[in-house]
Amino acid sequence: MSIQRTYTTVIERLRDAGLRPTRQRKELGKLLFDGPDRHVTAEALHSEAAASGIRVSLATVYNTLNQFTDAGLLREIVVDGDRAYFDTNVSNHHHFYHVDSGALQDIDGTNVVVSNLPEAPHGATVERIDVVVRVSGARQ
Amino acid sequence: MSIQRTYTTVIERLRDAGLRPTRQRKELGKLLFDGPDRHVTAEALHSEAAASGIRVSLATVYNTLNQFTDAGLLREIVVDGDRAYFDTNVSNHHHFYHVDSGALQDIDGTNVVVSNLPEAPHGATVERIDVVVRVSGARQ
DNA sequence: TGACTTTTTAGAATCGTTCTAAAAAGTGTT
DNA sequence: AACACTTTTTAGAACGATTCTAAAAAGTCA
Repeated sequence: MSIQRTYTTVIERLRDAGLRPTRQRKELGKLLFDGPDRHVTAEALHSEAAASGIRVSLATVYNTLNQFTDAGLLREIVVDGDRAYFDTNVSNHHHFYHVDSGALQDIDGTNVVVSNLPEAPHGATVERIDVVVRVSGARQ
Repeated sequence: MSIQRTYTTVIERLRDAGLRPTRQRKELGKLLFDGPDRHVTAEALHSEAAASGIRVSLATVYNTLNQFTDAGLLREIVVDGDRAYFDTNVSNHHHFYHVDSGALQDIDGTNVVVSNLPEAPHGATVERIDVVVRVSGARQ
């Protein structure tokens, strides 16, 4: 029952995004969107899927993460050149980045204000302002 | 004369950083630190060196950029998972990032304030706060 | 079900970056 | 200047995250 309901929700999300609800997209979507917000890498999601008994190739995990991002279901975070992080929280927010562990932690963006920024270069449109607070020395 | 003076400056910088003033480090240092602040990638600096008649391998360019960064002579900027950018401006500042062209532009950091950030996670030390304003649609 | 389009997949390819281990260069001492 | 010693440079291999390829599988719709 609850599985059915959840699945329906994911299917709707996919349909709204113009993505066919394939088995892989539904199952990965369920992992990603069922439960609290999270940050994943492609490898981590692939391992998690495998551990949950979901059969999906790494290429499909990459494709799916990119498609979800293009559709606005995920947001890509750049904090480290080594790997791409995807965030299920697509609302206005920023991040703590633990440089030692690679862990990310959300900072709610509703109260954060970046003031005294100069105007955007002539002709340019601001797409997004990312604030990354790099911290070290704490676990998680 | 002026060349000699410049070289001396680079040599001092290298010595202060605990780096032996090898031919490659002096020449790359001259390209990087002579003149206004700039943003480079390893490939771009390697090409520029070649164009200036400087014989240096790509591996050495990478090594040198990393050593300069560790020594505080450069700062690494993460805006894009595809390549690493190095900034000769190591003072407090932020960036406009032109997503179309990959170009970076400095934003002086003396007036920029990020307010209402939550406290750093318990036990963590803030290393740095990076603000990246992603813009599109303008050339430059 | 059939006809058609999209998606998935394994494995190859790509590309920025790092590693390796051997040659070259820098340093301090005689 | 030559020596002994350490560090650096180098070409090319290796690496790792990500994308590409083109063939098989699955989804869609009449």
